[in-house]
Amino acid sequence: MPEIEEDPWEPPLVLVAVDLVILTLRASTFHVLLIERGIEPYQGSWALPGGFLNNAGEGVFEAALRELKEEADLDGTRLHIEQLGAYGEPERDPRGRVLSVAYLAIAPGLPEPVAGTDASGAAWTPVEQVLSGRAPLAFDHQLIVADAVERARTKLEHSPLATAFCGETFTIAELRRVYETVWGAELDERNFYRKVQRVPGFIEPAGTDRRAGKGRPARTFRAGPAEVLHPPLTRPEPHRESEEER
Amino acid sequence: MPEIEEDPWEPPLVLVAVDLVILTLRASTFHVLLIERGIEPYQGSWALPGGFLNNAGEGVFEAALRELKEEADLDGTRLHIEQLGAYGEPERDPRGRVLSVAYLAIAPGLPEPVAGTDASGAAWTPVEQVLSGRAPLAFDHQLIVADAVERARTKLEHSPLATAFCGETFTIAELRRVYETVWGAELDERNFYRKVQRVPGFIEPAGTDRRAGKGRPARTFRAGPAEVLHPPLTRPEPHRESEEER
DNA sequence: CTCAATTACTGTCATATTGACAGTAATGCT
DNA sequence: AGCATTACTGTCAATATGACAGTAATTGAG
Repeated sequence: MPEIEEDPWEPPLVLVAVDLVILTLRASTFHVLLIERGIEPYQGSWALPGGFLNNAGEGVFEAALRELKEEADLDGTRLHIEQLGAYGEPERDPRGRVLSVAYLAIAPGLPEPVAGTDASGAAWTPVEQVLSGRAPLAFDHQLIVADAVERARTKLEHSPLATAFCGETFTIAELRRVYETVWGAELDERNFYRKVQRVPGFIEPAGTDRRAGKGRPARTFRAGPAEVLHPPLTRPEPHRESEEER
Repeated sequence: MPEIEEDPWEPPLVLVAVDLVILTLRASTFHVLLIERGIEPYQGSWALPGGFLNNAGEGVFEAALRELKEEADLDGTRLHIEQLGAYGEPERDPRGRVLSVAYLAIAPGLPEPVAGTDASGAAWTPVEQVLSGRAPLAFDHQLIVADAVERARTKLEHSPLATAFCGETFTIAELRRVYETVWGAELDERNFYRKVQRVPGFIEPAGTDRRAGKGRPARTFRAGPAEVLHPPLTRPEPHRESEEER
């Protein structure tokens, strides 16, 4: 790592931004939070919530939490958030050299259509619209969303991430709907009951709490202490091509 | 995302660096490449190879490939490399605001003790020495190595990453040693044969090639087209606490 | 209050996979 | 030829999986 001063070349200064991919389930559909840009570039386009570092003393994670609060009015302590990666292609921002650190946040389904923000508008948008390109995004944000969705789909298999889509307590049927929605696949209800309950530390009963809807009341659970799922919940393969191998 | 100009505050300019965690297997031990720093800060300390972006037009991935060539004389097209994440704590570099994008590279075991570099020295160091803290590193590089090792251990389960530790062709026994070394666990040889060969697209026979050492010649394989392992090779759990759950 | 509708849960069984364990095959060396 | 060494092939009981159907507890309509 060369030194800053005394070098024949000046190390290029770069603006560091933070972008947020906030995913949730609304009405059994996979949604991502988008902001309508009020300024150039890409004015009027939809983009991920985010912004530059506030000052030289702010860490990127702090900045992510701040943006989460500012732009989505969400509390970082009550939802799952993890770093997705850095996006640093030279031409990704027409204004100049901007490197963006993307974060993936998972929120329980909020009834509100997103509270007040300083951007022109904010909306929960179905993930499919973004992935298919029918809802074009500014910068390389479509790529970031695609990476985030892929990350979420994979982590559902090996981590208790699905519980982050639910509230404090949830029923097994609700948990199953999370898997089905995110994966876009149907799961056998009975086998799901069996597998989920076998994984040590995944979910644990939430007292005598019961939730009434229309049919039989369901037992409620909360997320357990496990950070990895052993055994994992394997995602069903879309289709099998042939029957070779062996 | 606010604009650069016209803002009441000046967005903080940040130096962007790239750090490389290059992992390999040498003599059945898990090693990471370290560089002895020739300049302040941390002069004389060991650190990950890396450096600042060359110029404003260089992408972070390009920079990673360049450093890979400069500091380790490795060709990025012949080994596995992926982004690990961004490390952007404000105080991680005493010189000022430096954000580092870390990359994880996996190289086959090289016989050479690392070719010429512009750093004072370079050495393959056992990963355990770094993780245990017996080999202290500059900056937050110990954390980065820990993350890289964890990433590698996890990806071994679900991706063909293990083949990146081998050469172009390899035997099943060699592949098993990769798993055993990285995981630090013993695997049953017979079950390993069975499971590895069942995974579609993981490995495929490399012609009539055979490799003689001391005993019976082994069949050689090369990496197959699969990018994910179905079913995965599950890592044995270190120990089982009790027999509860249900 | 009965009955249908609705949602939540509990079992069963054939098959596939896993983990634990031992023997056979092909080479180099003496 | 025989031994050491490394590579591979089988077996079997226990377990996990996938596919399927029935029972339980509630609400609401008549």
